Amino acid sequence: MILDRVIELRKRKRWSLQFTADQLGIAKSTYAGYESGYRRPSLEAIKCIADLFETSVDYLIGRVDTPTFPPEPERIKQLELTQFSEAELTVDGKPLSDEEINQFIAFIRSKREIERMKV
Amino acid sequence: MILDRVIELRKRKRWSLQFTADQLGIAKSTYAGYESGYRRPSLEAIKCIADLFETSVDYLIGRVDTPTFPPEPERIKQLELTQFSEAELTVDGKPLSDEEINQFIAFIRSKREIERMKV
DNA sequence: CTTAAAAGTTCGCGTAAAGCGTACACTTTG
DNA sequence: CAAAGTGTACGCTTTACGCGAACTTTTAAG
Repeated sequence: MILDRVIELRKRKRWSLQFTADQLGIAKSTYAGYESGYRRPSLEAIKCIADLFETSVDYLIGRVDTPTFPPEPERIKQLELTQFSEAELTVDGKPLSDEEINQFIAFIRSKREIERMKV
Repeated sequence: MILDRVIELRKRKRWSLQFTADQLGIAKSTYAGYESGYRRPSLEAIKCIADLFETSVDYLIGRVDTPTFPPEPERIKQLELTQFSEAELTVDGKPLSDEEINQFIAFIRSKREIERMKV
């Protein structure tokens, strides 16, 4: 967890350690331990913290740099088939099953494998 | 952590527990414990898992419903394969050629045709 | 079918560390 | 000046993480 970020979020709200800990339902010393880096929050705890401060867990641990939550939309340029997104693929308007997509992925992979062997 | 989501992500990549655990640098039983719900990953561990599966921690713990990372690209509800250029399709990060997509479309079409004949 | 290897499941043990209460220094408010 | 509030530090207890090992199930090869 990025200590500076949690501290920043709390100070912005002008909350004391005690008050924050009460909100989270944990002991003051426990929460203080998080901010000092003396202890690390459990998965459950950090989820509560993110909820409380209305930010993302990914922000708290430094995987993204924007504290906004829910995350800002972005423009998409490419779609990775092996990552199941919510985008539904269709052919002639009819949706493809996961099975079909997986078959296609397998097909492409072996195709590339064979291509690799040739060289 | 949402067990179904982690399991789904791993199966998508067709990885075994052992292989996945190796990638993460932990024991097979440890990772298996996560998926079965017997153990909960530490903050550090779930971060590694999110990195490995290229998704967000918030998705893994159910705070958002879109697995894509960086977070929440604009949602595409449907992508019609016969109309190119809406987005570039990739498998394992490598883009697919138009020819490959066309082959796939042809494959799906004949598959459906055969299905239709049966009935 | 037989059988060996790989994949997946479960569990006891040792121990790292989470969480708590408490104690202390310092600041603020009445 | 007390009295209450804030932040920091630490010992103790208990939780539960991570591991290896034993085991069952599935897959693949002969």
